Amino acid sequence: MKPTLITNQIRSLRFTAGEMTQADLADRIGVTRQTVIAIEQGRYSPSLEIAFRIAHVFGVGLDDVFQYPSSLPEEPA
Amino acid sequence: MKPTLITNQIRSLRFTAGEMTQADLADRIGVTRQTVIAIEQGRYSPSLEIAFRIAHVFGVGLDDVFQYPSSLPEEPA
DNA sequence: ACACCGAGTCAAAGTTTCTTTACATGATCC
DNA sequence: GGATCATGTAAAGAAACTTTGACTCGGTGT
Repeated sequence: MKPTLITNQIRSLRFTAGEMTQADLADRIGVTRQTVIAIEQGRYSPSLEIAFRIAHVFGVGLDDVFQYPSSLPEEPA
Repeated sequence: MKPTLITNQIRSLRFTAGEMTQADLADRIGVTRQTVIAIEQGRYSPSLEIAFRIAHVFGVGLDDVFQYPSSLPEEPA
């Protein structure tokens, strides 16, 4: 798997959003617990669709959940 | 293939951003022309990583490029 | 001690996304 | 008419993402 460069605030958001467990979140966005764990730990970046569902659950924008390292070569050769 | 629910403004952005061709865009974000065509036509939603690169090329936020249908059941049973 | 819950790991199978190659169309230019 | 460019289609294969199931660990409660 490609190590992802994208970081996320899912863990923080889960706690600030009322002690939501990983299983809870997984359920709400319609994926498995494994997927939440992997994404939360940055093992890989989710599909855009799942990214949107996550942001939707927390009621924030995509950019509030995920961050792309600002200045990066378009495609590291 | 899963028909994607996410819409995007790539085509408009390409034109407002100075007559950029699909091949140009593909090159800048480091994917093939086919990928740009498929995403632009909504045949599938890109990975978060590619979504970020696209937004980055146009110098806008993710939400300016992609839109998720606002009120949708979290997971259509 | 035993059972439960939240979190994490691993591996295999399944689905979606991306690449590569090849060909088709309409527009434009020579 | 022939050449070129932008866009589009299709199919096979590779890579990435997601699921399933089994297992471990620390903390809490009975």
